[in-house]
Amino acid sequence: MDSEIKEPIQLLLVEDDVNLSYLLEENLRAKGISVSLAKTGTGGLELASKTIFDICILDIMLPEMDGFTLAKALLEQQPSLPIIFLTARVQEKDKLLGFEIGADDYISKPFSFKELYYRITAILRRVNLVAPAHSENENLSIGSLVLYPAQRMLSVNGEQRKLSQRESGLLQMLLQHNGQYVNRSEILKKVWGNDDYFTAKSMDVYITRLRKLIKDDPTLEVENLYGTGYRIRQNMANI
Amino acid sequence: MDSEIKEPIQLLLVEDDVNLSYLLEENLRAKGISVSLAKTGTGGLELASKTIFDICILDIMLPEMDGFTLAKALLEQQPSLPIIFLTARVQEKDKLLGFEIGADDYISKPFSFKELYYRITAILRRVNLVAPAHSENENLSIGSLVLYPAQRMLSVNGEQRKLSQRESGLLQMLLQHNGQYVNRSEILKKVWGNDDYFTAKSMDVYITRLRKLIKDDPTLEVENLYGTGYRIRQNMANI
DNA sequence: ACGCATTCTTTCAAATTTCGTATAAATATG
DNA sequence: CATATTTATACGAAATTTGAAAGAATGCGT
Repeated sequence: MDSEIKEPIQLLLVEDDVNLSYLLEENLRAKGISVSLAKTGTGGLELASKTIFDICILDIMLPEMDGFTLAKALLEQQPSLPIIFLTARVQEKDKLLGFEIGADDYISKPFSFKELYYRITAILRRVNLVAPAHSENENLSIGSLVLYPAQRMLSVNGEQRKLSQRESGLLQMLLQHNGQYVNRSEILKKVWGNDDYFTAKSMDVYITRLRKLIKDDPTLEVENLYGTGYRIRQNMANI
Repeated sequence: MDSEIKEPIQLLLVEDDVNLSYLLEENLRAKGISVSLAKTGTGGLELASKTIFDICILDIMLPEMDGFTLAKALLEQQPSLPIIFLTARVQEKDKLLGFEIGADDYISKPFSFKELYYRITAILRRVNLVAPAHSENENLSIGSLVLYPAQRMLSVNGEQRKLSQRESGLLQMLLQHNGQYVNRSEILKKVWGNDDYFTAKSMDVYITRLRKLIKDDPTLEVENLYGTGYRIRQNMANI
């Protein structure tokens, strides 16, 4: 049953049963999965606000915040985060609720670790298959702007410039979202790798810089949505 | 429980129990999924050689060719075809074998159709054929008013305006309730996150503001039910 | 019908949070 | 070491949210 896990998978485990969580942690680690453990719902949310996880396993009955509520909150932060509920609750109603929220799987205790592991890999297989949808280095464009992420090269109105990693990463992220707003914290986690006050300040600086970079094309603008994030779009009204 | 299926899904169902297959077929069709049915393993393989399926549901005990063998053959033809085993076999050994072959899910009978459907959509979501669970950001409208929650953009009579988080949240909540009264405390808990005297006062202010925002369309009104809450509705008598 | 308590409406002025930009310091890179 | 990149700090500006106050409407008991 050995598997094809490519990169170190970041897994969030929220489980208050110490014995179970210890067991899972050990077994998952043995499979090369890096586990972050929280014992309470709020603890799990806290962890997820700082790190991007590839998948999470949630108990339902948890101190402070139940697993359903936690799942909703997590999905708000990361809409495509895969979620597995792992719980003693076997009622059909609970199971359906779990799926309704957007879970990928719902496993009732007791279960075998092997099965859990298979279910995890089944989900990750699909996620990885789909992820390359915007293949990491696909060239992106809007208006007269073209970004070549592989070369970290930016072209605006024919003028070319090399970008730094952060500049390129930030712009790429905005472009990948096709004019939709992107959360500040999503950007921070993806481009900077972590989300705290100081990194956020740093990002502000890069937004300013990005605006300077694109101002050769007056139809382009980086728009802020107060308290949420940014988007890049073409606005013909600007000319 | 409606998830938004993007395109007509082609599903292959291989099941020799006529009653069950009929039931499934009916229910899946009702969900907008197009079902191709085979009663034997070889029959299923035959169908798959003629059509590209988005997903398949396989029984294990089948005439002519068992489900495991069929699954392997199908995967050889279409390596990324999602597979769900649906079977009376509950033995751990069988389940693990199913996953080993590369199944996405393994459901033991008896099961509810709802659960099956959720599990199907969970998989299709990862394959990008179904919109993310809870398009929390579905656009909402009433009269000439349209709210675009993702952009926090409000359009009334063609006039567009950006809304603040509270403004948008409040309006969204009222709109989601379709003209029904919503409890003050429900709104407070959902939009403000807590429900105390001062937050309530704050909400009053936002109700006032909301009324100003919508008054370009004289048919719209935010109505209060004393001691209970608010609703938004269209009232033609207002003109 | 009247008074009284509660709830609602509205306005306006703080207070708070978030954002934008400049500049300096630190760190990485060749 | 020189240069490019990134992070830190500072401060003003803008947007949002809250607080406070005063008047209006509603429900309720008498």
